[in-house]
Amino acid sequence: MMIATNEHFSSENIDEIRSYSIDQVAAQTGLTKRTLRYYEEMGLLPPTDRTGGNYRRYSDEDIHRIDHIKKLRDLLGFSLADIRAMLEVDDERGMLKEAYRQETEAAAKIDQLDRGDGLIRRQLQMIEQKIAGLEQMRTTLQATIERHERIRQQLSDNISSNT
Amino acid sequence: MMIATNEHFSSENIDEIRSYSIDQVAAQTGLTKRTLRYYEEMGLLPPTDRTGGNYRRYSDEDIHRIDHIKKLRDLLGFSLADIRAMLEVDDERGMLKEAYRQETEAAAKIDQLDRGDGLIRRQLQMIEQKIAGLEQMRTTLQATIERHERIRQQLSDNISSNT
DNA sequence: CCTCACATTGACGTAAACGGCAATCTTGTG
DNA sequence: CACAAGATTGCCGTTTACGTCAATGTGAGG
Repeated sequence: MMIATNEHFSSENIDEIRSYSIDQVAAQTGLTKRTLRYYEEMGLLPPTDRTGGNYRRYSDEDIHRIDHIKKLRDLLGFSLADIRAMLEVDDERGMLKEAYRQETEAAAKIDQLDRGDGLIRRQLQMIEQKIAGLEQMRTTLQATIERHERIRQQLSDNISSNT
Repeated sequence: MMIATNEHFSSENIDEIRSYSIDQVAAQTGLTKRTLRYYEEMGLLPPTDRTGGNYRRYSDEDIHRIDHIKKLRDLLGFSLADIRAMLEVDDERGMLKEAYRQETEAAAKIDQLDRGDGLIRRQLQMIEQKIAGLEQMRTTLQATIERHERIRQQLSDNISSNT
């Protein structure tokens, strides 16, 4: 039973469907294995594929999702509950996208798009706010450094005039 | 015994030393009273002045410090332990500033400045990183919105061509 | 003077986000 | 094929950052 365990590289398959062990994913994403399992348990990550021996196998898409979660967590400071809610909206949108091929209820689709955009715009607002606050912090810190620069200069002068 | 409890405004004193109750500070800073007491207990805020009846009185400087703490917490996501460590460096620098008036060990002062600047530069780096990450998120979200815009446009076309 | 609203400390409680251990199963390597 | 290394689930422990409650003190208004 060939499950494409994908050691070294197996470029035998045209599909090029990479998959990674939990250890690899932990190393690459900077999360711990425990955290990865926890995120799956909490519904942030969909149940991954499994090998014959019930080992988790992460896809590239999974890794993208994990990176996204990390950004929402570390850059925006959202709670996991918040993140899950957002991802659910994204997933809904993704499912809608799937349905695009067959359905024809254009009006309903537009509504869904609007709903999704609402969330996105709120996220954008938070991002703008954060950036603004950070830029302000940056300028004050830079000002402090420059002030120190001048003080240092003056201290040097004092020293030389003191010899 | 007049302690200048500072109701409405008391512009009787030239010094204009404002002080605020814990309730006022909570309202203004957006922290809870519990959190303010907690931060003091944890050493993030210095023990405030007290009224005769042992009520806390916050100064404008205290409020500045609280705002700074909020930024470090909310914008940069530091733990309270991290923040305390940073503030301790700041305080050290502040004390040094005080000593500037009498002392003359210019070399030692420069060393202290260097030490402080090290921390500041690290903070600046973190800020730059966060800003960069946030800007990237922003552009991808904006791209998504624009994509949706085009899809919406196409859906509208479909509707009109469907009547 | 009484009272009712607000403050204080101390103690215990708790939600979020994992960490760590045990018992069991899987798997690549000699 | 034996065996050590690594994965799984289940479960309990822990830290952080507060919330909440109780007992007590304080202080301006009627």
